[in-house]
Amino acid sequence: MPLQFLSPIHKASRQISIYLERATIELGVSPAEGHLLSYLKTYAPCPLSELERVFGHKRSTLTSMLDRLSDRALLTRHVNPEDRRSFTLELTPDGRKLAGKLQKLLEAFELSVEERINDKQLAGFRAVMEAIADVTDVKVREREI
Amino acid sequence: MPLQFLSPIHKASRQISIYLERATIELGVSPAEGHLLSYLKTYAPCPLSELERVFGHKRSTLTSMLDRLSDRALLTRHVNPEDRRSFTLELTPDGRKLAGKLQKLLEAFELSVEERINDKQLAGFRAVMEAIADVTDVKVREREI
DNA sequence: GAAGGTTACTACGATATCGTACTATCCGAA
DNA sequence: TTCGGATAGTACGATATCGTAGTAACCTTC
Repeated sequence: MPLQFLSPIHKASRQISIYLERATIELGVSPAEGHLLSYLKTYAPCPLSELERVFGHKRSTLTSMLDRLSDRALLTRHVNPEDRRSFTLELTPDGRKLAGKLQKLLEAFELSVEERINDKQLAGFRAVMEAIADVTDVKVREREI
Repeated sequence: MPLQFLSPIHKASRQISIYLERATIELGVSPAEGHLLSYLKTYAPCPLSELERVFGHKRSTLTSMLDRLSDRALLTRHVNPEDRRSFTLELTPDGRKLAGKLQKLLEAFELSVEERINDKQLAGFRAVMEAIADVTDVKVREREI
């Protein structure tokens, strides 16, 4: 019995990560780091806990990742005056520049896919994504524009 | 600018892995191990190199994973008489039993999604998957039934 | 039937991720 | 106001993944 949803999504995820890895490595960051930076490009300032919900990395893993990125002066941590348990993440100018390049890549990718898809097909795709959210009943924090 | 393909796929992948993790942990294996076992349930005997192409884990990582699974007597390695550089992987009865349970879970998941999706929507979903394959131009070995 | 190149896998040290225990802060209720 | 519980993040040892270098077998081509 073929898995007509799980297999294609697994396959597409793999294809996307291989595709993006080529680009991020060229820019000197791992795919995970690149993903983080381009998220921050749009959503900074935000706390670590938000990254946990969005990306699914463990907190201690994120601490390490953020340490590495701030060692390389791509981002900074600032105490959050509204909640002194947490800090907020900000991109440095270097980080913003790198994230900008990454985001251009992502948008170019999106555009290429979009060109091949019509409205009806897009609606079908969304319906499947919706159904998966329903069936898994997993709430993932997502801050789409 | 919203990422109308990348974000939903990332989100769905996260939801699926969280959903399946609950189940695999209950059966005493990690999600990655479970994925491997249920693949072998259908496609064994197969060599390590095939798992590399399908799952994207590095060879040395797969060596470790297979070591762990064979330590737990869930699978065995046999020299491949047709190519003595390689071996073929087989599930043990225990492994097959576990993989069977996992596969039932996957099929139940698929069915639940399927119920919520009509033919037109499915076609749209497939078109998007197809477009992603085209744009990434990444060939991932896939042995769908 | 040897040489050179490729493919299949493993060994092992380097790195990243994870789990758990900890500190500090916030918040609601007594 | 303070007590208990929840939340935010870090430290650190355990585990997993990775990269590289190595061995063995295959497969031409000469």
